[in-house]
Amino acid sequence: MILESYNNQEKYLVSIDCAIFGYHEGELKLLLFQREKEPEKGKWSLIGGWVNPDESAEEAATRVLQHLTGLHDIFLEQVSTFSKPNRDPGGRVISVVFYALIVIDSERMKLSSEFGAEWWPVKSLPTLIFDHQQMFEMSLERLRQKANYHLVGRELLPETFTITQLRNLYNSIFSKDFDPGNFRKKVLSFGVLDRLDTKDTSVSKKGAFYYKFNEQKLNESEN
Amino acid sequence: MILESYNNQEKYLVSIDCAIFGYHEGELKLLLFQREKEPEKGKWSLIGGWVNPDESAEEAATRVLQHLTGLHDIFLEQVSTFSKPNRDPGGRVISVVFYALIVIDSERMKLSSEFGAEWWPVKSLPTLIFDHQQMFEMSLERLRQKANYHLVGRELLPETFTITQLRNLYNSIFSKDFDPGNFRKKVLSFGVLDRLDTKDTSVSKKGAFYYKFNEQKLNESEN
DNA sequence: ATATATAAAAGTATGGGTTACTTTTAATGA
DNA sequence: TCATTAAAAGTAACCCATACTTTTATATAT
Repeated sequence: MILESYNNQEKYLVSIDCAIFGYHEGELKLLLFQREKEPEKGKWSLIGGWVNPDESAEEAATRVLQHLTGLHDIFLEQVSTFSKPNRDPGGRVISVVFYALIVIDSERMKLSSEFGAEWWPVKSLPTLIFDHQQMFEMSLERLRQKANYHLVGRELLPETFTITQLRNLYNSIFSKDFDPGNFRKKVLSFGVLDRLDTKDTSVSKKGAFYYKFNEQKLNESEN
Repeated sequence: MILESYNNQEKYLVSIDCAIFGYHEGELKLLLFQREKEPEKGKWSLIGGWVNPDESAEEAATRVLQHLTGLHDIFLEQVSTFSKPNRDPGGRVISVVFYALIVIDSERMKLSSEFGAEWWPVKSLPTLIFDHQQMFEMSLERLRQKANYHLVGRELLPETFTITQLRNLYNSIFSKDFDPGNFRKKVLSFGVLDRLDTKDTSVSKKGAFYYKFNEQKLNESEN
């Protein structure tokens, strides 16, 4: 910024909103809050928070997520900034939107509900406040772009998983059914999965090998 | 945002910065300002401006661009928001970054220089202030992504152009040499170019047909 | 013990699209 | 008329996604 002076300029509230995706019971889910006060009391919203004076928007999002989930090192990516003057009836608020990917386990379920948050299947979300529906849609689009070029399983699945579980995750992200054989070939061609010696026999009588991400190969392939 | 009250929250200055790309003399160029006051007086920066109370960041960027170029309907896309607490030594400023594509003609050259702006080849930029180098790099990356899926010639070339000119534009965007035959095939397969009856004979003795974008087919293919 | 059922896992065939390269064409001017 | 130039068209090889088929391993039923 260079044209005019820093004084005499209006300042605005700056917040972050976060589309938190998780994978649970074979479905892609989104973590939502029910709003406890007016305006729009009772309606659902993405998880949000203010940007404090000593932190960037990324740091604010990380702080809010840690507080809510207890997790460190959450995968987080900036999506877009929403800044229409009247997007929030409570005042002029400019919101930087992120999406995050979370492995949902029982601990996570408990913590979320303590805060009054609930996991909703992305296929059947409730009505969201303000421009949060658009925020969600842009976030899902970004997640799909990400999943096209990188395996997103590590962020959404337990440490070990079968190719079929990974495929089901992708099915729910893209709302379509990938061909089992082709998906396996494609996924293994990334060269970042290690096959374990153990099998999951709960679904098939033959049993499906468990896999896990090889962190080293993952890092090499990132860039 | 839902957790805490709107009061008692710190507010911040919000600006936009814009990486304005143009194409001139066979080179991809970036429009830069020389800073006229401290801090960092004399150094170069992207084009920026404040977000006013009655406008969104997109509207602010559009206003700044119109003022600088005299053009309406400039192609503009949000890149990212930069929000580190100390990114601007003059105060806490959160900046929403955009990139824009401009056809450079003599009128545009004149207007820019009236404002003290200069077109720099992206291959040899001067040192930029603050985090503007990173803003530029992210913007160029976005432009490349865009150019992969859409022909960006209409925003950067004169109304009529040869395939070779379009290829040279792409060469300079991606810093590599595309194969002439393959580039032609690929570009025409988009089905959005109309061949004119006139030829450019200044380069080749055979002469290269001029083309122009077919707006209707362009709109159909956008989504 | 043998057969059956199941889904994983491996294999195959096709077509589209990219890439590297070659040939032809049109116009100029020596 | 012929050599020159770059546009324009053509060709062959290869990669990769897709649709589909076959084989394999093993728990369960007979």
